[in-house]
Amino acid sequence: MSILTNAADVLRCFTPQRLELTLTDTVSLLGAPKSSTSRLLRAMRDAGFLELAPGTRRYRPGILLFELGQTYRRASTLLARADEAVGRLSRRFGHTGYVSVLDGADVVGVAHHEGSSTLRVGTPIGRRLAAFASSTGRSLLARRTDAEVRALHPEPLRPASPHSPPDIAALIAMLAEVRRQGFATSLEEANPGVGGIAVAVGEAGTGEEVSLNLVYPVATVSITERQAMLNALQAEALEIATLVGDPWHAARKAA
Amino acid sequence: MSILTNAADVLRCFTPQRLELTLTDTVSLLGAPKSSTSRLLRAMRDAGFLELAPGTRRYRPGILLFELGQTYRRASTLLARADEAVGRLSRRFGHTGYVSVLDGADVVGVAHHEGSSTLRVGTPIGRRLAAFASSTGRSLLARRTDAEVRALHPEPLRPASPHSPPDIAALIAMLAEVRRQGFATSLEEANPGVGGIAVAVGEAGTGEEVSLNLVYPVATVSITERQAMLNALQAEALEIATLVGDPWHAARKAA
DNA sequence: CATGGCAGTCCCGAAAAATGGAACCGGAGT
DNA sequence: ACTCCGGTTCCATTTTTCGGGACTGCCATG
Repeated sequence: MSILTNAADVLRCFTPQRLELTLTDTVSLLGAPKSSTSRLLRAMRDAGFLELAPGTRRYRPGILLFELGQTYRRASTLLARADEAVGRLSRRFGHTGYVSVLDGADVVGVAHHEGSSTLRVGTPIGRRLAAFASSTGRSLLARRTDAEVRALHPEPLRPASPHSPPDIAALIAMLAEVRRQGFATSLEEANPGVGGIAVAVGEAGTGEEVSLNLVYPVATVSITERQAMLNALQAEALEIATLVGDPWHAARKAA
Repeated sequence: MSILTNAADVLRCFTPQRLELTLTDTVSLLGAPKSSTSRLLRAMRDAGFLELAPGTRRYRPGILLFELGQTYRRASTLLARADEAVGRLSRRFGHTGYVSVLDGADVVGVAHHEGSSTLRVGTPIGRRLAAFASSTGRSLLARRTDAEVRALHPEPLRPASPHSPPDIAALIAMLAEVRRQGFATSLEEANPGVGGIAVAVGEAGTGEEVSLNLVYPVATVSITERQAMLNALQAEALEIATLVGDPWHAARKAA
């Protein structure tokens, strides 16, 4: 219960839908006393975590946090490689690509490359998505044991779409398939009309894991194009995997 | 002296050159006692500000900070517009473009669009640059009064390049020129061989200000191309300026 | 022009957390 | 086995934080 956790709680109130916070917003979101919250917000501002949107009394993240966000991205060579690879894939196929990481039971995109095709699909990065309900997420979950997956997901699942696994058993079955195939797919789950394919890669030494992911409009992409994307995605992932010594891919190759 | 300022101090230790921090790094950088720092880092980790690079004892920014960095970018419509505009310019001319904001006496890039031309120049975003020694920075400084500029810059200036203003008087003179012309330029300042042109835009209601900035390799860009870039940049900036009601541009137009 | 919310800040004693010196731990190097 | 070295834990003391309530300034309303 250090003030740090309170500060973090405040920061977690910011979402892509709620870019700025007023004192009363924060109070009602957190249920904390007004006076404490007022002081907390001011302290956070003094420290540089927040800034006041000029001319208003609304707080928003400070530039310090922006800079650190950049640092986060650069801190990992695995991420950098994945970013590179997805950029190549995105340019080659004209579809949007993401790099995502698992955080608890969510995936959050940490990099994205917008497709060039007229039909662009996808969601901005920094957005959180239930891991079990997306190809990216499942490609990462497949690297956990079933027990870990169960621990992460309190029943009942709240599937966002009819194409998502309706319960844990279905999820576990899907993950088994992902492990067998080496990639994960989705069809109109997070976004209607959008399909996704994803391959996860992990670093041997660090245990760090990211997922490479391409999304495309199902209506205009042929089976053969999809297959080409899948092949390219797997190739890129495999290259990174061998480079960083991913034991998971190594095991697959041996089998 | 709240723990928040200490935490912020720790976070400020991260730079593009120092992506991860060990306990002893932090201790020597901050000069704080070991035990306090150890606890602080752990508390920050528990709160989600930091994470341990898996398998090591090195701390790095947590994903929470990454998400907030994204929020920062989206919190401002001015920023969003500028980002759009610079994206257009970058695609059109094939050179790299930035959107930057002033923070104290520094500018920090908050968005960038990499050029498509074979000669790509520029520095990654999230990087801090002395405002007085770049076109972006000067385009923003020109919107301050001379007194404010002086207050921001303790003599003597430490010019990074022979093309930067050597002292405050020279800077003030350059800023006067920027105000007269409505744009700022640089030639081989922050990066050798690259030139930059920048126009700042501010929002009436909020007082928020950003700078749009294009950089290009001086060796391969003709006078006429540069002029075209400048025209386009000014046109984009002016459009945004009228949209958000920038009094500064309004005054220029009236004159 | 009073009046009543509404948003935010200030004050204070009680309670909890931070502080930092020193002791402690475990591993790598000798 | 010894001893740095990086890091953690302990504990008494000092410093913040907490949160209820009073207080201020600001509309909008009667």
